[in-house]
Amino acid sequence: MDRKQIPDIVVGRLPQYLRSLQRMYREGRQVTSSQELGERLGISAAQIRKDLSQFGEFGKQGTGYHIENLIQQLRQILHVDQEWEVAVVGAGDIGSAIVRYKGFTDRGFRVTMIFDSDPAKIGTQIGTFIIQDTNNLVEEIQKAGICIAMITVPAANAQSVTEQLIKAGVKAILNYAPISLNVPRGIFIQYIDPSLHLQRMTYYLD
Amino acid sequence: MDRKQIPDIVVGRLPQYLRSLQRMYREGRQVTSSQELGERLGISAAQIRKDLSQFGEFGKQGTGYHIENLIQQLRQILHVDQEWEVAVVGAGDIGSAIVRYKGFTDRGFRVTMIFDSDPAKIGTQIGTFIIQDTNNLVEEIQKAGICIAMITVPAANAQSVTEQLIKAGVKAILNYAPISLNVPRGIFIQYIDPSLHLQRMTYYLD
DNA sequence: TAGATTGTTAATCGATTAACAATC
DNA sequence: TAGATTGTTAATCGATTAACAATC
Repeated sequence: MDRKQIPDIVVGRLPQYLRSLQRMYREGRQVTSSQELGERLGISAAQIRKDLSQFGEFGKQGTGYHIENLIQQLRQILHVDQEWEVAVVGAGDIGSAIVRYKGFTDRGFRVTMIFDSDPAKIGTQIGTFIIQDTNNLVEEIQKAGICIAMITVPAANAQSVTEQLIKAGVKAILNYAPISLNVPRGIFIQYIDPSLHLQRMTYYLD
Repeated sequence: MDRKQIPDIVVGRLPQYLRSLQRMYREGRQVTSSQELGERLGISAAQIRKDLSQFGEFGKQGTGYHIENLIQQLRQILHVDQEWEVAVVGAGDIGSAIVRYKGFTDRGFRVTMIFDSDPAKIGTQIGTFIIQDTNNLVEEIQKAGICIAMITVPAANAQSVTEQLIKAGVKAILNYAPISLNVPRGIFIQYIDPSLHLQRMTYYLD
């Protein structure tokens, strides 16, 4: 029993901290405080200090946190001190946009494969990628040893794609299909559904 | 003090319930239970009953919930028993994909405007939409009375776009730019940043 | 030194779960 | 009636905040 159990809600805030710190770093800043970081993110300073203290003592009393150092620490903690290869399943508008997306650079990810089941798309190119047949998904992902995938197929196909991905050894899935997926323990899922996000706000509108 | 204060975390689950119920409805189902819904979503049955009971008594002992009725109730609660017009700012890959996205249908939203600041894009078409000049954003959004916008511009421009949107009367923003936005009270924001979602999972991978 | 800010503890606050009477 | 499932209460569990000694 070495590793302390970190609440998932804490883990969820770390990438936000990292993103803000990387921004500060690009702005040429050297040092920040829990208070400043908290103001940028809308999170209390106490919360940030408590979250970070779960992993070590990264700050200095009277001074705050050295930005470059804290970035390195967080990258290690989140395992993005490496570049993960990512497979995209579904070469529609969203899948294509993801393949072209520049925002994974320096954040730990690189899309390296895209699949579709439409014969009209298979073999054609998106940027520098050739769209591969979903029928070869398990084999290709396994061969490449890829652990992370994004699903951008229609809702009706998402569960079966998920099962194939798991068979191929994928452990983490970011799902853009508007449906809840069923996965065994040990497989991690995150969801992006813009309608869901919007509905969460319309509750407060009239 | 009439309206009970509902925790935001509860509000956040309602759209998930709605989405699952709409799926069941399309599958031809008439009735469900908190237990079944919970299994589909990975949420405890007690939680679902408690959440729903904040808004009324929608179920029947021994039977469960009438799906069609509960859908209507949730649509009213979330204010998606209407269709909200949505403006998109940024006509890059993501903005274009959103404009073409079919997934807003029956969920309460319809994209009706798209803006960009690139002279090469302004005036050209995406599907049936003509890309408008961001310089006219405030005027056009105000004129149309639009309350909801999505931001898909580069991070460097996102804060200034946000300020223009607020000036135009927008109250709810879904932000795809990988940056925390500063907004006054009364403006609602949701974030979509795939890197953030992925980093939340890589913590658990090794 | 004086001022600032951390890491941490204890107190508070809020969310989830278990359990069950009510009732369809 | 017997079985199932709700709505709700009380108990448990977990997360956030306030406060402050330590110390740079």
